[in-house]
Amino acid sequence: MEIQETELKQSLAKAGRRMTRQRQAVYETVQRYKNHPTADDVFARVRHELPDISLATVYKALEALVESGHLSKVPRVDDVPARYDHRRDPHLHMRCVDCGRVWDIQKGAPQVGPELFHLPERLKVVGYMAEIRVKCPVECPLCTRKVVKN
Amino acid sequence: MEIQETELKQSLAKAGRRMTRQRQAVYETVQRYKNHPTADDVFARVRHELPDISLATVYKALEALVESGHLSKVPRVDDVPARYDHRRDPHLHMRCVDCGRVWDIQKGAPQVGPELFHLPERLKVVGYMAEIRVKCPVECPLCTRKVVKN
DNA sequence: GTCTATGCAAACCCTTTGCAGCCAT
DNA sequence: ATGGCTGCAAAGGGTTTGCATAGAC
Repeated sequence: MEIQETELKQSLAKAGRRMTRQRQAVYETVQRYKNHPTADDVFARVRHELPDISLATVYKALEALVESGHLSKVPRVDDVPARYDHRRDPHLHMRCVDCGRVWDIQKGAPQVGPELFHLPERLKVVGYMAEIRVKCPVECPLCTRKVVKN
Repeated sequence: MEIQETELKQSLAKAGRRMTRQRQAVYETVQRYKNHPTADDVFARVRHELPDISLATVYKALEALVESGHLSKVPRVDDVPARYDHRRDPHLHMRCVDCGRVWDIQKGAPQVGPELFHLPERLKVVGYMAEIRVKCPVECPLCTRKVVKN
């Protein structure tokens, strides 16, 4: 569900931020990614279009786009880097413990959210995270290269 | 549910690892902690007993104890450090987004596990993680010192 | 006696930050 | 013209590693 450049610009403005060639390119790159890219993945790909862009700028652009609500972030867990997701609706992820890649969990998954739990009332629930740890099929070419442990 | 020193030694041996004063002390320190300590927390406390222990040794001891099944690890998420848990049964955690501390979710919480999801069959599920993000009560003295944002 | 564990410091990895100059508004 | 943004390089924070020595088995 790609968004018009104008709409992107406007909602960045609402957050006191500006639209730049770099942010536009970062946004489009994440949109085009089939899987959930890391900052490095985005950097590598966006460089074809903007050869002088720096990794720091990619990180800042991703942060701006998450903060203005255009992307969501799958946080870093241990040393597996954060990944970015063009979907904005709440959904869960599965992550390969070998190669670190992340996929959406298909529809059919139950809603799992904080409302399921009986928490002390003085605690304000602000969100939750959940992920299913999987192993890619053995044929997966990425995993055979990057296996961490088995 | 503290374990006898002998049992601890035996199951370390099974994993090809040895029992040392340092590992004994690290184990007991985590057991005595009310809350889920970070490696640094353990280091600070275990130093009273073994003043020459190093942080690297604490990390290695925690790893050995997790690997041999005596402790569980609540992984690092973004820049919030990993925490260690003397409980070994499956249960969920809530984590304060301001101070990073982790608590167990009381009984009464539903079982939320990978069996709830319809996953592609070729993927082997090896586990899952979930945590509820909360904010401590405003009176919490730790949070007022370490607030990250908001 | 063998082989793992320790302690120290340096390295690692992902990510953030400081800053001079640039550019969107 | 103002003030956020860029690119570079350097720092940051949690964690791991390399290595000589100590110590468990």
